[in-house]
Amino acid sequence: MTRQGFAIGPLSQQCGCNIETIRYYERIGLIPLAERRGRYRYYISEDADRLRFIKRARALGFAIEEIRDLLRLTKSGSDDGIDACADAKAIALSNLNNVKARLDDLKRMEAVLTDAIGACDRDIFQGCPILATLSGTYQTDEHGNLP
Amino acid sequence: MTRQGFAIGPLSQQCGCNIETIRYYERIGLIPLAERRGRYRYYISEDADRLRFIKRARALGFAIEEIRDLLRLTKSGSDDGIDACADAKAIALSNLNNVKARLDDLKRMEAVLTDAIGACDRDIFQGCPILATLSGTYQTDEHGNLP
DNA sequence: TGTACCATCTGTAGCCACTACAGACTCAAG
DNA sequence: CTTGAGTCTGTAGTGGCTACAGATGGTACA
Repeated sequence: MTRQGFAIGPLSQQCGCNIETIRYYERIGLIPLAERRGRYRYYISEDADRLRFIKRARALGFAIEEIRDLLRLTKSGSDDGIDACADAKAIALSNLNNVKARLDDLKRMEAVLTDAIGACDRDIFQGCPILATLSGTYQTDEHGNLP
Repeated sequence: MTRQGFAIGPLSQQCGCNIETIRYYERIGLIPLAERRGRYRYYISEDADRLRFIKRARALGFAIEEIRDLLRLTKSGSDDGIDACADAKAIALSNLNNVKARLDDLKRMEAVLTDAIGACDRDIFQGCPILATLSGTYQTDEHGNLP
């Protein structure tokens, strides 16, 4: 009769995190030190839950330190429910702003690239519109900066 | 009478790159080894041009290795103009695809975050919609995955 | 019981594109 | 001659993993 719990391989399957990543999360203290039997780590389903939480948070762009804070909030007592939600919201808003800023950057990049490649196709420009864009002789303001 | 050329500080001002970044670019061979007088590096305006090229390319999301290739293309003879343009276009397209993929990711993140924060404001959900989203009990498919 | 084989272990180094020092040196102005 | 700003080299750190090498551990089958 096997004792309950599963090794890191099955855990990795369950939560969709790389084995190396799980060990990395343990090393930086994002997940608690796993129970050991001999040298091997053993886990229970709550560990998989926690890692799925982390994985979803990473997929939404939260930084590790933000996730650390969010995880703490999930463990605060029910009395602190409203505070925890307010804190979670603040972290989420900060991340959303970050995501929006990155979106704006990428949209600008996309526009300039699409334009340059389009000019390439339409053969509008003397010489290469892409190299011209990068050289600042095309699609740049009076200081040679991109939009 | 001072010899022509300027030191790394003025170069940094002219091209908008950090001094440490310029030295880093030299170290990795993205820009040629600067002429030295004693220990100091000295530059001419073409060096500033090259760095501005690099800066604009970085701002458009090109990777260092792509920029290395693009820089080579700007130096190919006029015979190779059409080839160079085709090569530049291929590099730009690959980068554009990369940018678009990152855009898609970020748009998805933005949508989920905005939704969760909105639910928070509208107090629709029992408990915290943000923590629920991350726990997979809200806004996830039957496997607990985010959209 | 042996053995083959996979899983897991630790520890370290690499990735990208910088950025941030420490501590030494250089140079020009006053 | 001093002062202060500029520059130098070399190394280490950032974030979030990922990829090894080489050593153990556990298990299935002969």
